[in-house]
Amino acid sequence: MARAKSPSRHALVDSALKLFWKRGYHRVSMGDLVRETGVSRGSLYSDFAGKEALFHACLDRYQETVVTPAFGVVEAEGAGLAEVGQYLDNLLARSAAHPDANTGCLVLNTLAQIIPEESETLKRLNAHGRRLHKGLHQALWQENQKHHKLDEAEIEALARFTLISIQGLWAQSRGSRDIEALRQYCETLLALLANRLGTDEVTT
Amino acid sequence: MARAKSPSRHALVDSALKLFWKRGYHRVSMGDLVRETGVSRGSLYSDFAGKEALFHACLDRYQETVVTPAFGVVEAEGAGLAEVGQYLDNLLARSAAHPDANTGCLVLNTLAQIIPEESETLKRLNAHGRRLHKGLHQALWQENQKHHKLDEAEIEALARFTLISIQGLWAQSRGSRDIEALRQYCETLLALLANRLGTDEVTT
DNA sequence: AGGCTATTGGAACGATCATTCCAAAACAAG
DNA sequence: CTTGTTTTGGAATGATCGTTCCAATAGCCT
Repeated sequence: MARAKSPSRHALVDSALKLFWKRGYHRVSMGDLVRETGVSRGSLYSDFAGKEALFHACLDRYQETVVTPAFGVVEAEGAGLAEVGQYLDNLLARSAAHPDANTGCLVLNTLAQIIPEESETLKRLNAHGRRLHKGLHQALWQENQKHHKLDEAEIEALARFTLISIQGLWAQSRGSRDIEALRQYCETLLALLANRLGTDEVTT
Repeated sequence: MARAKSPSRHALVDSALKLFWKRGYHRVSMGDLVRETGVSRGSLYSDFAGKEALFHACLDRYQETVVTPAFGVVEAEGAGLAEVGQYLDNLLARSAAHPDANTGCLVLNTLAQIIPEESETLKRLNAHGRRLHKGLHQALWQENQKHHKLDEAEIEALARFTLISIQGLWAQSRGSRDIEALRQYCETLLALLANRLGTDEVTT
């Protein structure tokens, strides 16, 4: 029978996630993880096969604790452009809350430094992309029901565009401390989408 | 009098650039650089203060040999939306030419794994962002001269939006092998910009 | 040719890395 | 308390890292 771990497994992964997110996979050592999580070296290696396995657990946990709370509104039944706006607001709020040391998106940060050989990691990053695309597609489709200005192919293209575009926002949010620029971007994106879908005003 | 180096300094930096671009700063060792550039360890350290200095030289060279050839059309006098389209086509051609092992944009890859302490590197990344923004701003302003649909503030916002959006494209181009999706994104972006500026058709 | 300078390849160094291992400590159950 | 199991902290390992150093080599000039 396994004994309860001092910090629960979730808390452990959360600490590791925070480190990986802020500094990137290669800049986090097992020593850092031991210090930050408060879990001994031995226990870390008995719970996870190694550094990479722990990182994969972090990527999975990231989906639960970061993506779902922020993107869930878009994935919800009946969500439309307004909910996409909520998601963007959430993203902006996150940047505003940490004016220094922005972290961007763990998935995108990882994507920028991945090599094709790391297929297990890549699999998770691709799943993230598919998740966002699916949610955006559904929201845009829902919004399009109001005026039926676009056909299915156009919705698909617009969803893809929105996804890639928002990825740029995440990338930008890592380097820049200029929240106002990010906010301006969000407004422009929403206005463009609304215009294309025939919705005059988007209220978040 | 300095003797001519076996591979010229430019060729040396080009080789290093290729490595850094493909694998990322942290995954390239000095041993890799010695092997790939064909320059001895001793010479590398006599030409550059260290790994980071060499990387900075690569970032600078990247501007000359990659950004300028691709983005120059947008920065040229009188460039408009059509030239932005040319830049995007160039980007797509690059992705199509290397269907496997995409490299994305060296600057964005670096941005995704940077920490605030590396100010010298950060300075170069920010300069890159300002360069793209300035070029895009001018091109959009030029295009806006045709119909004067937008005021200065709107042009500024649209330039910022375009910049961030294109950064998303670069990020996406690293992980994805789906050229068609990238192409679709470019068409959508151009169509949205044209629509906002009052230009009906964009011919590249 | 010889003399001078620049470059080379590689050994050596100290630091740090991921991983393994294990005796001691902490705990649960009897 | 005693026994049995789990967790701990840290030492040990072998690999690799960035960097330094230097005798041997190669090229240039007179």
